[in-house]
Amino acid sequence: MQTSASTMSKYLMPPAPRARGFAHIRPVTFYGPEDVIYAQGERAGLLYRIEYGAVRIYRLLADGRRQVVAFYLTGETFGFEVGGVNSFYAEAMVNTGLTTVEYLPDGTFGVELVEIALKAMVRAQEHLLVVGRQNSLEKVSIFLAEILERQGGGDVIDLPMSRTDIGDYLGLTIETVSRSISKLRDMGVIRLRSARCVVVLKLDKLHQIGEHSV
Amino acid sequence: MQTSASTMSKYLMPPAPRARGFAHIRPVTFYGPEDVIYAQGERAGLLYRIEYGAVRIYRLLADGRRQVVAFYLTGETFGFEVGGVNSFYAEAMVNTGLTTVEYLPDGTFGVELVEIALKAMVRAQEHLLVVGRQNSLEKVSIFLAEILERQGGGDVIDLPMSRTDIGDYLGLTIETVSRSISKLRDMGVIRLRSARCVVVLKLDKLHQIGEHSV
DNA sequence: CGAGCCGTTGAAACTAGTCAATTATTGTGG
DNA sequence: CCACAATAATTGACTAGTTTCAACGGCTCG
Repeated sequence: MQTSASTMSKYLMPPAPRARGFAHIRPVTFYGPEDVIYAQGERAGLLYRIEYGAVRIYRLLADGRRQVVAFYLTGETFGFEVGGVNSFYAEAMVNTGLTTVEYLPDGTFGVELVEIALKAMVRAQEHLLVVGRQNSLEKVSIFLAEILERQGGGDVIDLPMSRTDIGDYLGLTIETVSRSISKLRDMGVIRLRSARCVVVLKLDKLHQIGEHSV
Repeated sequence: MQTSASTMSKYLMPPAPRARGFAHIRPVTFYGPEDVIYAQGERAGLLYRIEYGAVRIYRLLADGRRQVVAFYLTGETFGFEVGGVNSFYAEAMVNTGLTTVEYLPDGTFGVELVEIALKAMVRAQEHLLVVGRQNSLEKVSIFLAEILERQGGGDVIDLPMSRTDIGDYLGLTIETVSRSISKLRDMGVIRLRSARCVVVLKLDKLHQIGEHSV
């Protein structure tokens, strides 16, 4: 299901540096904001490469709470699920184009798959460190620094996710996320071009705040 | 380094059902409480099977805080580290006997290794869900239920780890861990034979408290 | 232009952390 | 084997930080 192209952001334009060359080999599938890519319990067997856009991976808890375990951005690959069945939901957060690679049928564990799995595990461990720490300002700082780095390392962060997504990812409420961002702004560390667009003014300070982890 | 045999608990006696048969193939190495099995930054390449005892896997943060990412108990296998270098410390928490399997030299990813890696990843994801939740009572309840199940599912839990270990694992202080355990006791859910020995009186209630996750 | 969602901000309630004191357990040496 | 020292765990009082509840502002879309 596609959505209207009214959300004017960089996520609309497919830059996809590597996608051009392989477009005829792996057709790009489009997803609009909130579109489900796969659901918890479904059979797994595909890897997805994000040509442009952003995806959230999450799990629903019995009481309605949601734990977002990962975000994936342009150029990244996701979809590695254990046991052949998805443990999580994957949803596009903005207009997103994906290419897929099948990996289950032959049952072999290719080098690529192992690498994806390893990277996912490292991410999970890093994430654990972030979620496990106390301070909300630390969490948000680390989160912003990470997204900045994964988006190319300029000084502008384009957040494809809502405050709710960030909260469910960091184990905070949207209010606390919002307050932390406001505090970073008041401290002069960042500037808000809009709610979803953050300009990093003092990168060293941002790192410093989150610099408890090794 | 061995320690004195003064700690009277079930961790002293090597039952090791599978160990007897393979003792001549894989010699058992002994570790006493607090002994380091491997350190962060060391070259990795071994899998360890716990014949008897218990091990904690953790990471040190720059400010001295410690994040315990996993516990491993009798019969379980650990040591899967990415990139050929350990990202974590592994230490015995009680008298522990280990057998080792080499996996790096040939560079292949055997079925066994993949399974260990997958299990580790699932654990990491589950752990993330626990640490990400708010309530301390929930965390401790889930923790106790998990250890109970991994120890065979009777109604007695033998905790090989200290309150500090539990706190660093769940993202809580030792005081909060202690208070949560006391509260579970006051609620009649558990009984404390000693600080390290918990009798589960109402398993359904224990699950119920932690039963927010799917 | 109005509805609705998202995000921000404020105040109160509550949970977990911190500091401190007490009790229990373990280990050591006489 | 007991006494003492050291460590681990519990408990209490207080503080700090986060959640909750609520109201408001702003942006988007029909």
